[in-house]
Amino acid sequence: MPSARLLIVDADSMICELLQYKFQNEGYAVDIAHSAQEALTHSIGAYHLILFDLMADEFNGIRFARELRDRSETRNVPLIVISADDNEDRIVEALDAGADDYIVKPFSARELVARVRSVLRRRMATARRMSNVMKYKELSIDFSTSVVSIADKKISLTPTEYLILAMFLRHRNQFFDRAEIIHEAWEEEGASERAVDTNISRLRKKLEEYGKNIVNRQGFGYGFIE
Amino acid sequence: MPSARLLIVDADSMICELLQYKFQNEGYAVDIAHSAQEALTHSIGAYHLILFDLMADEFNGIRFARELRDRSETRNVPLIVISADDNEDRIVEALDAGADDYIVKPFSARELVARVRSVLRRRMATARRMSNVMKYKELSIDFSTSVVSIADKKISLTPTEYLILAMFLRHRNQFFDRAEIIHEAWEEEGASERAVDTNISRLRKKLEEYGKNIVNRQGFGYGFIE
DNA sequence: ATTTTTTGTGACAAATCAGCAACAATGGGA
DNA sequence: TCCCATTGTTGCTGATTTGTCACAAAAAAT
Repeated sequence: MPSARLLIVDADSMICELLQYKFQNEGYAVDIAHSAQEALTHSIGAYHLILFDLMADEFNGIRFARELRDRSETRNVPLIVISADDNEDRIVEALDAGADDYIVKPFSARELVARVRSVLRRRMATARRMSNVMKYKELSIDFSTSVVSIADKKISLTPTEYLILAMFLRHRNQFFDRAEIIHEAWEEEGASERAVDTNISRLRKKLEEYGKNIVNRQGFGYGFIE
Repeated sequence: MPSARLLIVDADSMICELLQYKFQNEGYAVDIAHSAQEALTHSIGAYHLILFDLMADEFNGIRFARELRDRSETRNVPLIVISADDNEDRIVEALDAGADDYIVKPFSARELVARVRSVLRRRMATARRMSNVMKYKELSIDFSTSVVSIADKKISLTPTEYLILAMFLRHRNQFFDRAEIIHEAWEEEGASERAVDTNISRLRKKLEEYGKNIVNRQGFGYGFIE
């Protein structure tokens, strides 16, 4: 069993494979993405740490970091940025954008592995303490692990269902129209507004008695009402 | 008490005023600047969101966005860019420069308001929600949840009824003719003027004793009179 | 006081909306 | 490859919303 799941984002396949090999040797599960775009199509909340090489597209790199910090499910996923640029402003920029560490190329693989371990250690130590769990009666949602359960029994939600529910639980008693829900729960290209209905319907069913808390106000949209 | 402070940057005074009116109706405090230059002279860190129309000076627009992201005090202020140009490169350029959203003209004012709300919600997810409640005696309206109640008892209003009431309560003791009401409460193509009467009638009934506060002045229109 | 215009409101019908089941398409994993 | 989970689409149903109309009531004009 791997000790942690990593996502490596690097345009250079060579480096990717090298790093993948290194980290797998260390017992990590490693996935690869070749651009910020591609990385975002992964369910990035599922990783324990993300390694991002700025080389590819620097601007998107910074935006990628911000995006990570904007989404509640990835807000606490550590991000390590790799770059050949040792300009101080650049480093500050990345750190301000939410990076946990900034590593200048060339670097030794051993050092990188060490830093990953270090960051993971640091993050996991605090993660346990500030577990990101929210409850409503017996219904609980853990934003850091994306696990939803009712009375300690896990509910298996699809990614879309989870995103919708997370949105609702973060802003209870608020109504969101379908456009807003699509904006929140769908990547780039949204779906038809009726698709929202269907997902809501499925979500309600899975939530059993708490399904009744997802309320529709005709013309206003959906929301989780206490 | 405004729910958020916005800065609108647009060379076109017409559009500025229209947007200002719209957003003030939504409960926002709105300031206007007519160029990127002028905007930068404001204390832009003081705003919760900036709306920028590229029309004026496109180059300065992009530079403005970069400037926003460069300054630490404005790095996290959401920026929404408006433009008539739907060219993909242009959109990418703007987003890369740090825009949070890019809206292509022509757009519906209502959609714009919704997007602003959405961006603000996303960005201020952690910040405490500002209450946005208005009261008249026992009648209260919560603009952030669109809930109207009398003595803590929820009144179920249809969207049209709600929009009319919200308009009245934001500008008490003021009369609006039917055309204005249609403009406010109806999407693109309004309804006949008599439809306003019917909706007012239904609204009055639902408001029970406060229905009497919705007054008609023959020839002038309707208003909420204290 | 009578007429004319405007407004209030109930009733009806059309349009819209929401819930949901069934089906299809898609894509990942065994 | 096949299987299965995910997810969008479609179509049907029942419910809600909303516009129109008709007529009564009220206000204004004559």
